[in-house]
Amino acid sequence: MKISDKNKDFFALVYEVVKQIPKGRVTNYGAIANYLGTKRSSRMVGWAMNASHIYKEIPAHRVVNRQGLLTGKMHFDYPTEMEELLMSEGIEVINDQIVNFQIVFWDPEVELAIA
DNA sequence: CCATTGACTTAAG
DNA sequence: CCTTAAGCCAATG
Repeated sequence: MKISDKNKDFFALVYEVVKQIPKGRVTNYGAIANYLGTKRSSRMVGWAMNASHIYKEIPAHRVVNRQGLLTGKMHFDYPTEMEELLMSEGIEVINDQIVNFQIVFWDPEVELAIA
């Protein structure tokens, strides 16, 4: 998939990255924004996530803030849905905080290796 | 069109 | 550890 495809909306680009997050791994808003070349616009990534619920198949639960905190849990159907999904993938979550966050962290800029 | 808000991040006090 | 401030930009009223 070519990221240089400018015909797509910023949101669509975010979705494509999020879809590629491996199961059992997570990333943060800033990393995605950085990968898309707009690292200061991490808020837009959050916006994209907010809109992603209409596009199914977007594992928004694998995107947390840079502390590994489930800041967006309240935007799911139920506040506990996010951590339940993460737990079901083998990610340990305690008090809305992902345990071993830096271990399960998935950086698109590294994993997708920008050319 | 202007003001406010927000699933963010970094820096500074 | 806490609070502010600033930068970022789409969406909403």
